[in-house]
Amino acid sequence: MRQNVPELGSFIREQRERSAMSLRKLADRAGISNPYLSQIERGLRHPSAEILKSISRALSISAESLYERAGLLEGRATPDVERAITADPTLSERQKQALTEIYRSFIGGEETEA
Amino acid sequence: MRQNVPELGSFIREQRERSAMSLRKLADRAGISNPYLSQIERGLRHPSAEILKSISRALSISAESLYERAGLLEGRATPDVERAITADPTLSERQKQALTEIYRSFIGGEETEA
DNA sequence: CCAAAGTGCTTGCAATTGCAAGCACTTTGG
DNA sequence: CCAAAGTGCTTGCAATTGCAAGCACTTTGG
Repeated sequence: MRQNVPELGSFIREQRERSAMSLRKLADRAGISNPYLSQIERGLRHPSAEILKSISRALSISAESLYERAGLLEGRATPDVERAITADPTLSERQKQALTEIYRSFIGGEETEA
Repeated sequence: MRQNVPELGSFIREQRERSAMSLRKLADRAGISNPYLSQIERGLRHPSAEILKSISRALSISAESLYERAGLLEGRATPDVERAITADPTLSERQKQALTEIYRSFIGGEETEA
């Protein structure tokens, strides 16, 4: 399995750190060995899609986001928050606007810790 | 990699026969060995996602259709807002929490039209 | 201070993937 | 009829995946 290895591995590490999880914690949650997770993050191995799926679950991100970085899926972005907001029939226009703006400030600007 | 093996293999064979291709022809088109394709169709091996991708290309079907049968992807429901937020890799845990709470307050309370 | 716990990594190995070489059969065409 | 081509499968093996055992270091807490 060929992958854009540096990107996949570093992405997984970033997500892990963002979740404030140790490598062992994530490995346990994903049900894989921690040495193997370490190797994956450092780009030394090319994990199978099943492993990627387990990791995505443990990180609470979509499997697709990892599959894409692994070159297994194309163009299919992670379900878009903005699109979901727009499509949600329980939100008013105002609420949609407000949520969208908050979302954009989160992804676009500094992380604002409240 | 665990798969619903009989379904995946037989599905690939059906698609191949539907395309009136010999096993060797499809294997050549997919860039894999024909013995291996034979084993896959008969459920003797559990091919990687990369192999499935190559086969899907050669069969002119979507990679997703094979990934789903292999258990790598799940039925693509319409993503709702909470799920989209959770799955978004660009958001920190804090931001996810904040957005989710705002969303919940919007759908849970009265619509406030100004 | 120091033992225990936590953290990430090294290394050897069993199991698995995917392939090359080749087999047995069937079909084609001269 | 029979050689050549086509078809799908068997089998042994090199390369790779994923793991267990363990190491070196850092942090914690009594």
